[in-house]
Amino acid sequence: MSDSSQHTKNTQTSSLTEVRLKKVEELLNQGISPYATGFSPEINSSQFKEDFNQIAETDSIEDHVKMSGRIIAIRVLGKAAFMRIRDLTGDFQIYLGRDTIGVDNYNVAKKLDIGDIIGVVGKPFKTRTGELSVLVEQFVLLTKALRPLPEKWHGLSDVETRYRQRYLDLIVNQTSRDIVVTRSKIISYLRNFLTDRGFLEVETPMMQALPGGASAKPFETYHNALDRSLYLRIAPELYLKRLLVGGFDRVFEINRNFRNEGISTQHNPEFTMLEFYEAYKTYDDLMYLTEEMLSSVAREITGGCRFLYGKTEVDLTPPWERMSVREALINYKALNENEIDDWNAVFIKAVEMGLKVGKEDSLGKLWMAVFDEVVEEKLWGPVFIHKYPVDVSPLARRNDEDPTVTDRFELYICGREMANAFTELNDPIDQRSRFEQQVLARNAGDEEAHYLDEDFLRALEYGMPPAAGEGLGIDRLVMLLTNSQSIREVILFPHMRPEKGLG
RNA sequence: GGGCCGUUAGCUCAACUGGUAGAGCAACUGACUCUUAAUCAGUAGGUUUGGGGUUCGAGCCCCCGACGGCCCA
Repeated sequence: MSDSSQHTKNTQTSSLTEVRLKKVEELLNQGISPYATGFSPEINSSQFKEDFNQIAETDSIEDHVKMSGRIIAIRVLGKAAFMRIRDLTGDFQIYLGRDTIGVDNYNVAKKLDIGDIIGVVGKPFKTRTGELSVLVEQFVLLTKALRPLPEKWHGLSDVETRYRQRYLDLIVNQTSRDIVVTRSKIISYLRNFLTDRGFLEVETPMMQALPGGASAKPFETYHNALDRSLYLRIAPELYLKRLLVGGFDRVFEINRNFRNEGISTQHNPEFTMLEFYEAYKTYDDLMYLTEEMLSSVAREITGGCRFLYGKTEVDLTPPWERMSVREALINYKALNENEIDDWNAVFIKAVEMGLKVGKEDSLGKLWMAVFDEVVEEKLWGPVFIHKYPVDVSPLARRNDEDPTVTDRFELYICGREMANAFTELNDPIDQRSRFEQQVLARNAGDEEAHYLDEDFLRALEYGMPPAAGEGLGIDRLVMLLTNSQSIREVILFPHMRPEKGLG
């Protein structure tokens, strides 16, 4: 139908594509498939170099190699041609000589375009300039590219196109491919780190009837058969704690959370979180565990504990600094000792800073507003900020000495919150009253206040062992270890507004 | 949500104060059997993000919208 061809044209009407479609037709007329199958390479680019880089220019090698990849450059010199081929592990060069492959095949080869994927069989040899190459004896076109690749020298640099057409970004930009690989290594390192210590990986609901475990606005969706609203989870916390009740003393989950808030270089609506819980431990134990986990993953990925983020060095060598919220507020001159416990004084200060605070806000909430404004960005860290006010920590255990604060810390690195952890509140009576406070806050207009989760309370009433739990933002960790300034660099397909002309 | 900046050929970028929209690469035709940003000769390629306005005349000035980037909340 004209409808579908119309749609294709909308994405790009280009004479370059027309030319390539014509080549496809010509190949088909010669009985050559532009999308052949059944060719399986036996060696990749990096292995090829490892195995044959020692050969001398004059050597006559009898080995044959079978390789494949995407053509990224073509240099035709009359009756011979060089092509640069890219596979996952790198680039290699092939040489096509008319004398070697025959006139007919050579004419087919001349129809190849940059962007096509081909398979080759041939002998390793060294060119006069000493580059290890494949002297092609047979080749097969595996995939014809209908669209041209970006320019060979400047490549693709437009950020919008890089994110929208990530496949293209990955073909062209080595850095983008590196980040994908590094991210995967980081996640599997963390997974092994935890499973080696007896943690069990689990999966808990992404769709929840009651969104809980964090202060955030959820996405809402709808289940037709049940005729009811469901929410995409904002955190797995309350389910992972149910597993502690169920007897699993060490559990973790690496999965997506969804928060319905603004998009920025630090925030994507869906992001990946590691949450782990360990029974019979405290938040203090988790500080040591976190130091070990992050310093060792940094060593694994960057080769050491010291590396650059932006232009400034970060040093993750343990031990890390520890400072209470109260100390941080005073040390960074956000509030002084005389005013810090005086609600009126703190309120006035917050208003003077232009912060969005209300008369109904608790002292703890005011503290954190001031903290976020003044202190957070200065915490290059790594530093554990601990003892958060109880009213902003509805799921954390109260501190034994000071019941107005909790046994909780957040880890700051490079001015950003990297992890949030606490000794879990397992007293069902205290938990119920904390939830009730949250309900009051919600009724007073706080859209991010927690809901009261009756089943979670019932679980606690059966008894949850004393435990500590932590959430660690994977995207931010990957940003740190890949020196990326935007979260969109470390998420393969970051959220974008719809592109016009693409339906 | 607010402010600033940007969007020009497939890609990377030019276009002075408003006066016929250009280059490199990619593509096409031809030459060339060791190139590697190959080279040489030639050709073609544009709804300047969309819409409206001002003007004899708009890529450029004004208004509205789309998308993106940066900063702020």
